[in-house]
Amino acid sequence: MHEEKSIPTIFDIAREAGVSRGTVDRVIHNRGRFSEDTASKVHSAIKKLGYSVNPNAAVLASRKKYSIACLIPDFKKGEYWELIQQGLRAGAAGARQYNVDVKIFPYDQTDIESFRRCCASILSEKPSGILMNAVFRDEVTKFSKVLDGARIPYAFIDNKVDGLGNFLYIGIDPYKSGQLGAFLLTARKAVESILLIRIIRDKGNQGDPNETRRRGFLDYFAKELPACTIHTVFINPNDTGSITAELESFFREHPHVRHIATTNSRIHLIAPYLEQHPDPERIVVGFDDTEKNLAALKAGQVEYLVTHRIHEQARLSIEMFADFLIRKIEPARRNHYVHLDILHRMNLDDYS
Amino acid sequence: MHEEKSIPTIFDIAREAGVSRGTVDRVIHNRGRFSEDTASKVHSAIKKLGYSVNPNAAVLASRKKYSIACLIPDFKKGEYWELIQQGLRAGAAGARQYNVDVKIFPYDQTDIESFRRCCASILSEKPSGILMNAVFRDEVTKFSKVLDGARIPYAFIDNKVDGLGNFLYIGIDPYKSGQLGAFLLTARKAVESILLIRIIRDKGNQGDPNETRRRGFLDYFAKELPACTIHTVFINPNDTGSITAELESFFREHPHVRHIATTNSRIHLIAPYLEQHPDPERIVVGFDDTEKNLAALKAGQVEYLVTHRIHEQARLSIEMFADFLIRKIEPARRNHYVHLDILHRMNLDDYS
DNA sequence: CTGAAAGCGCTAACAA
DNA sequence: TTGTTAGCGCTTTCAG
Repeated sequence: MHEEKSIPTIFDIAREAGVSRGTVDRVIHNRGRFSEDTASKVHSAIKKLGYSVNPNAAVLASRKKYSIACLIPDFKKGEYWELIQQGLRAGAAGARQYNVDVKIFPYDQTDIESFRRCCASILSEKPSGILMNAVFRDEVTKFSKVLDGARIPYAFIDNKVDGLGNFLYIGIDPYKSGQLGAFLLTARKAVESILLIRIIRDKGNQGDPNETRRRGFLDYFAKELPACTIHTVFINPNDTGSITAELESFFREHPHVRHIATTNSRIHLIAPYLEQHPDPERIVVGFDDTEKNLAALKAGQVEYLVTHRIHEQARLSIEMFADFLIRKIEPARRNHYVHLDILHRMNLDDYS
Repeated sequence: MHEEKSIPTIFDIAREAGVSRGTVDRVIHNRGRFSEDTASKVHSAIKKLGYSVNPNAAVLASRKKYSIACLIPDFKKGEYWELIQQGLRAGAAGARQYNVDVKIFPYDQTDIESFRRCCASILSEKPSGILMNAVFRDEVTKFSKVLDGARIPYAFIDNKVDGLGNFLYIGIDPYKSGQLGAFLLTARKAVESILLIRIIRDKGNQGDPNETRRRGFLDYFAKELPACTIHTVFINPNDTGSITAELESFFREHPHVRHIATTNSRIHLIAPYLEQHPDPERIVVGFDDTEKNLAALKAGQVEYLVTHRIHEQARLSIEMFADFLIRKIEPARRNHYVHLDILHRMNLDDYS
């Protein structure tokens, strides 16, 4: 016969437990300065009345400031990390309401010194937390030790170093993405040979940032299509003119290869060649929905793009970090693997 | 040389414009009872100081209540509409913070009278808005006229009747989903014949709720594979025992048909047959990631599932409706078509 | 048409 | 260890 199930407030809890509001606040947020006895009284009152804090009031009353420093690669327009940055900004806009400030520290992916400088300047700002990626693995590992010591929480986005003290990784499972790309390229057909496009930068022993993905890709062939020949062509992204020539020379020698893929995010680099040499039987698979890749997908030069909600992943990482900071809510999973989207020109229109 | 860009409050605007906070509030929210003159003073102060209302404080102070009535089909566990309901509940949890109450009115999809009863009881509760789907098209059209008259805003989720006064439709583009299903089934191969599974209920002239999707599916074949024969088998979902027999009889006659699809959400109904008659060459395509469909996908009986973030779509519909009610924010697009996901056992693990 | 003032539910400083 | 109290920024009466 309750007329109104009006939402209980902290005041109701205080009365039910026979203490003051201040005390209730302390036990709820575990701020210390209360006895075990009152704590249990408060907790049972909370349970009885089905209370939960009103986040609007909590935020309004709290003047505590938080800050998240984002240590991520700098980029040129249209590159992968631009999408991440946009997502981080969207997250920042949301987090702002909760007194959390998000600041981006971009470093040069090709310059380890610039990474070190960023680490130092972040440290000097004493942020509440740090979101970063792990291109420079050794450097990142070192930095993580410093953060562990300083008790500054940190999370990884997009890629990580296993075994560190991060409370969250958010990104794809790169190995699986490689496997999926390999599947889409061949789709259960007995393909005899494929061409894998690689970036010349990754040729030496410097290590390829997409090494795990490539391993997934190659393992799929080793297991499912062991007879398939895998050709490799290295291209130079900084000399686009040479790419077409490179490919023309390859295909003169191997005219029967009709399945092409790359395991980095730059399949668009070969779009000009594909456009000049159309072949309705060809299948091309790439990764990540950057602007130029999408254009190649739409134009029909690329058949499938394996990607994920890059923007959303970045936005979510800020949201989860803010929750962790403010409400001490640990992420449900420490490794938050995001879903891999299969993009084709038939399901492209409403992807954003 | 500003030390702190501390966020301006309504108080700052009041002072800048030389009026009281109450007046500022009235002009911001257009609640009337102010002169043109003060309004312009306030507006320029807002612009000058870069003010925007603090939503936390606004919600906290406002005691206005809103309610959204959801008029959607009832369901059995594991069915499509269960996912929608769960999403609506998630949205409700979020909206609760903004004083908006979400109430679900389930009706029986097979009983038009139950739909009418729901409409009546919704009307008697005078909700702030109504979210519904459009299984009974004529009935929905009639209801919409009543709502137009009563000035109660309404939105459609999952399917709609075009030309009504709804401010939002959120859901897939069914025609495109059919086309995508057809593409995945054949994947550019010259398939000679396929089997389309249909529900016996939809056989007569009662109209199939997935008619548009089926049209997209069939149009794809008409255009891309005009030589392909399309066989149809009607099955009875309420008599699962008969399904296997039905299919066995079909395949005795047509042993070469290896491509099977349905355009409704019940591809799982044929999973038992597929399991008993394995064929590594077979390709099966269905729609919607209900529990049972996912199981069939995982088990390898189904190759692709065309689906979308059903839960998220429902959650978002509540969020957008709440924004419309509280902040009078019109959705960016009146037809909010959601992305079509391609699900395969290779990208299944992190989809949720 | 406008201003003053009492809250909304919670936090945090201060007193006890 | 606990209670009291002054706000947080905004909405909403209620007088003028």
